[in-house]
Amino acid sequence: MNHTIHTSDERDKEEASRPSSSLERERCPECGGLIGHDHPQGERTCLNCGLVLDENELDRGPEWRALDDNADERRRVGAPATNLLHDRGLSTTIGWQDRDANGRSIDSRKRSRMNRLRTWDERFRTKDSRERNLKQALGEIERMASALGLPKSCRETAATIYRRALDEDLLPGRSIEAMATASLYGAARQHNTPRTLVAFESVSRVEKLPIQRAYRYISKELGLAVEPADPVEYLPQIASPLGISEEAERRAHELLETAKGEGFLSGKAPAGLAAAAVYAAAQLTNEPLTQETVSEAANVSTVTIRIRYQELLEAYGAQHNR
DNA sequence: ACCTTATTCTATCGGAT
DNA sequence: ATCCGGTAGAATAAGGT
Repeated sequence: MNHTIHTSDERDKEEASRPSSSLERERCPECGGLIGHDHPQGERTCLNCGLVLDENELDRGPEWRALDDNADERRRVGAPATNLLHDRGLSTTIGWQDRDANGRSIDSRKRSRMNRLRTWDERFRTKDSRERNLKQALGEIERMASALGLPKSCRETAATIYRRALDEDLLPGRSIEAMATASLYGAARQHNTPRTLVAFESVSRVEKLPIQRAYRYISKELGLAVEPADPVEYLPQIASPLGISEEAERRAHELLETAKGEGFLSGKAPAGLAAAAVYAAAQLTNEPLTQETVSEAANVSTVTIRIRYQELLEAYGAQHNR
């Protein structure tokens, strides 16, 4: 987060170089995957590797315009509000230094008074059980997310989910840890950077079962819509590192669309379908591409590719024969 | 809270180009 | 020799009662 106060020339330069917003799909510079646009914070993350691009497209930082006469005092607000801190980072903490506002040290009587104030300040800020609950849960979310390498936007979502669960009184009777893990699990799925339950079990302090239960519970109560991803979304990130022709990629797309029309897609893993489509398309365009290669690029087993690609061709043939 | 179902993965083997 | 197709059994995730 950059809070530096820029000089006016720097600001002009920045505005001049800001790209006009483009609607076409962008590709990740790291892996060639699609860039998602749908995050509330405005981050754009790679759907494949989770790379976060320009984190603060919507800058919640300080505003640049001075609103009063004092031109040097442009900074009117503090750090951006975040859901990751239990008080959203908005509360004030009494400093630890025994100095007054002018930097002079204060006498011992005032000093002990300040100590008492600090004690009460701390008590009030974490005053009820909800706050303490949140504080602990958000700490856990943070810890697990970094252990699993989940992007910051994902942690924000997890924090938001947890807050909603807390607001809806879904927590009594369930462990904080399980709910926190479940929130993160759901958030990871919504951000297209899913991790297996086993992975969460390894970084969480609770077993897999309570996590699963907690997740089912909150996803039902909160209506967390994790819509199954469209296999088409996976196409480019699988196809581009393989260097197949435009023609093949187009046909892979076509195969998926016809299969979708025939209802062959429901319940199947989208990544597997996309991989199969790439392989099938390579066959149709006579490009040398082994199942093994596609399998590695897509992180899908060769078995799955085999089964799916036969179904895709079947669906394609079925439509072609009518 | 337990059980069921659908899907995918690992490992493996035989056949074909 | 490599690639492909099929199979068995375990694991995983989601749903139902």
